Amino acid sequence: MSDDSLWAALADPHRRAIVALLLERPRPVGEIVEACGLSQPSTSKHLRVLRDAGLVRVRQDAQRRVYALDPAPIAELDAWLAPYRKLWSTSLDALGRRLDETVTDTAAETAAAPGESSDEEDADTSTTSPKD
Amino acid sequence: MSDDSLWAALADPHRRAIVALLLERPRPVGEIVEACGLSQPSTSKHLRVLRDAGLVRVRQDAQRRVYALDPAPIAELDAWLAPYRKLWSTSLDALGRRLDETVTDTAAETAAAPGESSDEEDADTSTTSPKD
DNA sequence: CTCCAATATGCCTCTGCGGTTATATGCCAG
DNA sequence: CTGGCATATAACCGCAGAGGCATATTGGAG
Repeated sequence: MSDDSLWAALADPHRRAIVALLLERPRPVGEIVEACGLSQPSTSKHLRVLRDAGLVRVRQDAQRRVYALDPAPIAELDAWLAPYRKLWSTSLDALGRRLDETVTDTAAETAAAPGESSDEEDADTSTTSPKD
Repeated sequence: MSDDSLWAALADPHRRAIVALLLERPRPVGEIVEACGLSQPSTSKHLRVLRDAGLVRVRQDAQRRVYALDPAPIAELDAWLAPYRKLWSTSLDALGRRLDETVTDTAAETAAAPGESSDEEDADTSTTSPKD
């Protein structure tokens, strides 16, 4: 499935930033404008795209419009990458070893020890937080 | 980190189709061209984008170039939506109640609301909040 | 060496997206 | 009713991206 509008909406880094903002708590537009440093109309357009993709919902509070995150589409994303998840659970270590061997940027003597590196501190693929 | 090129690469439905194709098994370019119904140069450009995003790698076999999927960036995606995953897995009902309270554009069927007005969202910073 | 097959790359066009400025709409206060 | 605030929309511009055609490049066959 993987709705095209969902991917298109999340393709923009500003919109991902907005989604990350709304992950913490619902916010009115003015707060979002101030946070992502864009002009108000531009932010409003981004919010419209997110709304059309179903990623956010609006609650009208007087003149303010409070946007809140709707996790359902992101669950769709999760469902999309479900088939891929088994890939890195099975063969990621072997492949990661190859990649780690390829990179070897400023490592001291990591390459000298074949297959006994028990605690590697890089482990970058898990500590990522949705921040732009 | 949520690399922009990764999202940009997956934003295109053709490229997602290619990724899905390579999920089954590695394939040479000709096969991908035939599968996604585009011209060969266009497909080659898409493959270049996927390559630059690190999503695929190439193995040269005579004149053929066999493309294979690299699951690591998709793992990055998984890490990105990790903070959101708890939204629909743990507090789905509570959040759903809040969403039910929100007024959407199509306020057709959500007319009858029982008497309750104390609306003050509780900030849940207990999660791994993606700081700005 | 020459030819062919497979793929990548260079132009060109065109559509769409993101941004800005100006304006419309809606809601509350006075 | 009128003014002001908060937000959405419209009109417009610039640019990046996606598609096609023609061509360069590379590796193998004869």
